[in-house]
Amino acid sequence: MLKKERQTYILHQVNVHNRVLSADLSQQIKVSEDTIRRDLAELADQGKLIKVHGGALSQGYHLSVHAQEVYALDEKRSIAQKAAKLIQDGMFVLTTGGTTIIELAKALPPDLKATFFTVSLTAAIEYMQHPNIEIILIGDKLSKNAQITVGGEAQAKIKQIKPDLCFLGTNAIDITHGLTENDWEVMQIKKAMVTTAQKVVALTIAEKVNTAQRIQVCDVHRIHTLITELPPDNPLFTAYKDAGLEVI
Amino acid sequence: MLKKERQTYILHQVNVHNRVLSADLSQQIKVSEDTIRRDLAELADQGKLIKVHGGALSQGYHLSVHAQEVYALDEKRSIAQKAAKLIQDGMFVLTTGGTTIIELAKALPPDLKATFFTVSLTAAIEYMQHPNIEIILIGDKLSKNAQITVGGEAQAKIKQIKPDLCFLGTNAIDITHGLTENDWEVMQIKKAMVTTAQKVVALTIAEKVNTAQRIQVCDVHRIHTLITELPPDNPLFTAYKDAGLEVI
DNA sequence: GATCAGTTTGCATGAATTTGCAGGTTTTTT
DNA sequence: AAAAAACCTGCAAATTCATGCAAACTGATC
Repeated sequence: MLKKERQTYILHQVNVHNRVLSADLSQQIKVSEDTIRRDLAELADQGKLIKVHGGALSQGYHLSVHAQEVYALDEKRSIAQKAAKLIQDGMFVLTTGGTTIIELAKALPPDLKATFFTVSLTAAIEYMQHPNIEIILIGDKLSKNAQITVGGEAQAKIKQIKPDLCFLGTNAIDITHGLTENDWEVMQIKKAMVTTAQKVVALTIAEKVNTAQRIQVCDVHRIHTLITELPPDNPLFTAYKDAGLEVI
Repeated sequence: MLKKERQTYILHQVNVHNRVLSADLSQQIKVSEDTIRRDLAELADQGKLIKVHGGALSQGYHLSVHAQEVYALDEKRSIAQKAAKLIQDGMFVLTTGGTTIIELAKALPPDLKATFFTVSLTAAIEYMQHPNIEIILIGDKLSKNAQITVGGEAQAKIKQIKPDLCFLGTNAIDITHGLTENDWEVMQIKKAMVTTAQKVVALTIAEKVNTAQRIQVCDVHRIHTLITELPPDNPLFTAYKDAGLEVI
């Protein structure tokens, strides 16, 4: 087999499988690993793949360049747009924290007059930018992990409110396990919110749909509306629609 | 699985779920926890996530206060240094907001173990940077001007606390008018704090000494300690010392 | 067909990486 | 204060890599 032939084969393999091992290629093509290594080095020089210890990865694999910024920002903006439409003047809105909720805060129309209740510092700061929104911060112990207030006082306060809408930044949702979290205190707060709200709206990127964490917040039936960045007719949601959820 | 592959998987997990546990990852990827730890350490070095005991947190989720230009920063830092010395392990400390208080938060020794109560969002965020400090955020309506929570609920909550120390970021102080403010709601909060605290410490730059605003918070006699950037033997303070205040 | 410069390949050697494990230390939880 | 969990350090085994070198191959020229 010619060198050029071999290299196009390797490139093909990389593009199809996203990754190759030097040892595998060596066996497949029946040349020494040294030769494979030299080929990979050459192709890497030409920028056609990325050489790593033990093999190579396809170019497109390295997509997490801007890890500094919010993950899946575009998706979250799109979710925020849909969610913002649900809020009407005069409403009482209860929200958790999280980056999706922050995007919602940014997406609120500037003339909206409403009252927002929140346990999240970051969300509160974002709401403060809006001239016509009244903010009630729910106080209690501050969780350093979640950056929201947690604890019995906060739960009690939440239950005193009867909000029209409750937006949950969602960590994981699954038809059998329902809405799940990875932090006990956060779960308690969200549970209190779900209990007291007239209408519960879960916001999540599609990637988190059908994933589960360790601690259950509530059953899927307690959620009225599910918002993701995908169009609502996506087959991913049929099970949720069957369970009676509105998908936007 | 290649090392790089594993790391992108980890990064992906972190970005999707905001937080991961080393033990979970170890099971999912089927490598030793040591390897996971090493990966997390590397990714943390690259600034792609934040390593914590037991796992890692996503970068984008962590907020930082982008410090705008603070007036008289050096003076405030010097005040903060003196104030920090008053706080001992195990104390309950109540604070207002304001730039001087923020400097105090930054000046706290990292091994200090104490509980801080605050009405200020920015102060709370700053306290969160400290590993050993428990934070209780006092909730209620959020004042957009003062960036603190105000209102009856907050006042009631403050009066339930019996803090050892209360630090007041001070707007104006004068021997005849006492401690004064220019915002009615803020005055009410500070008044509540002065009423309930064992010991009231007023922090102010010397420039504000012997100035007055429109609304009185309390008389000078209610203040136990006055801290400015000047040495305590400065003649500016003789009247205050005569009134029984400790000047530092 | 023989020759020769240039290229390619495989192999040997030692260096470097990666990984899991044993131990002792630190941190967290109970 | 004790127990559990997580961490760090150093180490050894396995794997992968870099380098130099000689053999094999290529293809043009004599």
